[in-house]
Amino acid sequence: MANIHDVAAKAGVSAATVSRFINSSGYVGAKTRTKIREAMEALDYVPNSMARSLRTNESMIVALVIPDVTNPFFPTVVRGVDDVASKSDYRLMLFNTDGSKRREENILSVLAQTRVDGVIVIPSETVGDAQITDFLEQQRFPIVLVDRVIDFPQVDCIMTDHYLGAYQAAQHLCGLGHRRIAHIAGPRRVVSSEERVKGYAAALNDFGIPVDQSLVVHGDFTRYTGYGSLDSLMNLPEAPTAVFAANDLMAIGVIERARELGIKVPEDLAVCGFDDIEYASIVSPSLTTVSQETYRLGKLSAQLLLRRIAEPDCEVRRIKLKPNLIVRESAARVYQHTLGRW
Amino acid sequence: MANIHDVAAKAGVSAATVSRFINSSGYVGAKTRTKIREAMEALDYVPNSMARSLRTNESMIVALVIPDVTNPFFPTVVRGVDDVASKSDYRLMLFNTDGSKRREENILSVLAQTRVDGVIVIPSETVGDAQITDFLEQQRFPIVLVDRVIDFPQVDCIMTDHYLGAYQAAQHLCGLGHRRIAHIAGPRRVVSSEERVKGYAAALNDFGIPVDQSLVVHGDFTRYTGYGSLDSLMNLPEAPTAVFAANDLMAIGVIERARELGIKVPEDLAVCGFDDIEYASIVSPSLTTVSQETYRLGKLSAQLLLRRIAEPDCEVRRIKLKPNLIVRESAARVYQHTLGRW
DNA sequence: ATCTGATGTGTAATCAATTACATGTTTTTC
DNA sequence: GAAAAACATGTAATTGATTACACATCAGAT
Repeated sequence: MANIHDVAAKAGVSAATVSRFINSSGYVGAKTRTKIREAMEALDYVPNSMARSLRTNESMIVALVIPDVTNPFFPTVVRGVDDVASKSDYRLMLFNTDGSKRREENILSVLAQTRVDGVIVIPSETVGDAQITDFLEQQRFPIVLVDRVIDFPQVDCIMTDHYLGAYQAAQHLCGLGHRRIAHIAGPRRVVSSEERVKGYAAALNDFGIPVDQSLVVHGDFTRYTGYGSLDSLMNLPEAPTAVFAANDLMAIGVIERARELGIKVPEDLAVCGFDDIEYASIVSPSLTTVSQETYRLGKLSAQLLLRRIAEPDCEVRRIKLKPNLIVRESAARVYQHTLGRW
Repeated sequence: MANIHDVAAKAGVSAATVSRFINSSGYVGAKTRTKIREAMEALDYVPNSMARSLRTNESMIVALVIPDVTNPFFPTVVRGVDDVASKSDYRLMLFNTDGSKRREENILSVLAQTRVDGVIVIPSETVGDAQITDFLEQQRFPIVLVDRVIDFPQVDCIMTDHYLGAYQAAQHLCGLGHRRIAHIAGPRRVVSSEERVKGYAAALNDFGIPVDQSLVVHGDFTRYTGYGSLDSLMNLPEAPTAVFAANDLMAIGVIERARELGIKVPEDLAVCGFDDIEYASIVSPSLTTVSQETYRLGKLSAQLLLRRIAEPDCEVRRIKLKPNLIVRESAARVYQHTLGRW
C-alpha cells in the first residue's frame, strides 16, 4: 500500500509538500499540485489516519457510551450524536455497557488507550456516582455527561428536566379529576427516576392530594415491570384511577396487563408514560406521555463535546431540556362510575 | 502524558522490555516485571493505541455501516455485532448512510483512511449493485455483506431467506382461506423486497391463486407508506381480504389506517408483517409476522468478519438464515361475511 | 570443561504521517 | 533598485509504539 513518500517520489517532490497539499496547509505551486494529484491517483493513495493521529494527537473519533442500543430510547440519541459528529468529520465509536460494572471498566480502559478526542456518556442505571467520579478523575479527554449532573470542572452536562416532565404529567392527570394516581417509578438511586418521583409528588401536593406511598412502586424501565406492577396496584383497598409510569415501555406494559384484566383504558384507568418513544403513538389506545427530545439531546451533547474539544477551557455548560406533555388517548377525564367505586 | 519510554526510564529498563511486558511477548524477569508495573502505576501510563496500530498495522476497529439506527430493525443487529466484536477486543465504529450517495461515498473514503480491520455493510435500499462493486473493488480490508449476495472473491455474505419468509407468510394467509391477498412490497430493486415478492407469488401460485398485479404495491418500508397504501387497495373493484406487508412498520401503518376507516382487523382484513420487531407484539391486534433473527444476523456477520480478519484466505461463506412465521392475532381465518362481499 | 538451549534485556530500525526551520525564488512596494 | 513580503519547497526531527537481531547470563547435559 502506497504511503506519502511513494506519492512524493512519484510526483518528484518531498513528502512535506505532499502533506501540505493534502491538508491545504502552506503553499503548493499549481504545477506541483497537479503532479501530486496524479501521483495520488496513480498509486491509489489513501492517507493513513493512524499515523496522522499519532503525529497530530487528534484521532477524529468520538465515543458514545450508552447502556443499550436496543432500548428504544437510545437510537435517536445515537442518531443525533452521529449527525453532528459526522458533519464535522468525526467518526463515532459506540459502546454498550448494559450497566455491568465489568463492562464499564473495560470500556473505560479501552477508551483511554484509543485516544478518542472526546466521550459522551449516558451512565447506565446501576452505576453509582462514585464510579462516575473515578471515571472523571482519570479523564484524558473531554467528557459530556447525559442525564446526570455532576459538579466537576470541565464536564459539561445535559439532561431533560425530568422533574418538570413528571410534574406536567401528574398535573395533567390531576386536572382530569384523578385523585388516586399511582406512579410506577424507575429504579431507585437513578437521577432521572428520582427526579420524576419528586415532580409527581410536587404536582399532587399542589393539588392538595397527599402522596400515598402504597401507590408508588419501583420498576426497572422494562415492559415487564409495568405489566407485573398493575395487579397489586389494582388490588389495593383503594385502587388508583390513573397510573403514571416513569417511561413508555412500562406504561405499555400496564396497558397490556389492563387489557388482560378487563380494565378499560382510559375509561377505567388513565395511563400516562414518559419518553414519547415511537411505540407511544402506535399502541392502542395511543399513549399520553411526556416527550423528551432525544434527537436534540444527542445533537446538543455532541455540540457540547465538539465545542470543548475545540476549546478545552470554555466555560462549563449545564443544559436542561424542557420536556413536553403529549396528550393522546390513554388518559381521559375520570369517569363517574369509577369515582363512585369509593 | 507518559509514554513507553518514560515508563522504561522510571523502571530502569528499555522500552522494548516494557513493550514485551505489556504484550506478554518474549521473556521478562520477575523483578523487572514488578518494577515496570510500579512505574506504569506511578506514571498513570496508558498505551497509545494509535502508535501501536501504526506499527502493527491492525487497528482493532471494525466498522458497521447501516442505513439508519433509528429504524427498529437495526439496533438488534448492531447489538449482535457489538457483542461478538467487543468480546474479541474489537471496537465498533458506527455509520449511518441514510441511503444517500453523498454520505455513502464519504463514509467509504473515511473508512479507507481509518484503516479499520474490517467492515460489515448493510447496503442501504437505494444503493445499486454497481456502487457496491466499486466499493468492493477498492477493498483494503475484509468486508461482510448483509442482505445482499454478490459473487465476489473473499466477500462473505449473510442474509435472511426472504423468499422463504414471504412464502410462509403468504402460505399462512392462503391456508386461512384468503384468496385476495394484497402485498405491500418494499422498494423496487432491493434484493430483500424483490425476494419477498417472489416468495409471495410462489405461495399464491402453489395454492392455485393467480397473482393480480393490482394487488401488489410498492412502499418504502416506513409506517407512512403502509398507512397510505390501504385506501387504494380497499377501493379496488375486488378489495383484498388480507394484506401481507413486506415489513412490520408498513403492516402497522395498515392497521392504523384500517382502524380509521372502520375496517376491523382481523375480522374484515387479515394483516401480516415481516421482521418481528418489538412493536409487533405490542400493537393491537398483535401482529402476525415473519421473524428474522436480527441479533443472530449481527452476531454471525461479526463472526464471519473476525474469522476473515484472522484468516484472510479462508473459504468464502454465504449464509442464509431461516425465518420463522410468528402467528398472532392480526391474521385470522377469512370470515364468511367478508367473502360474501363478492 | 564445554556445549546447548532457555531466559532476559538492549539497540536501532520501522510504521506513516506532520511541522518547525531553513532556504531559495518571485513579486510587490516605496 | 533595494528592501520587504509572499510564494514554494526541502531537510530532518518527532509522534509512541513494536520487533528483528544481537548479546549476555545461567542451568543442565555430555
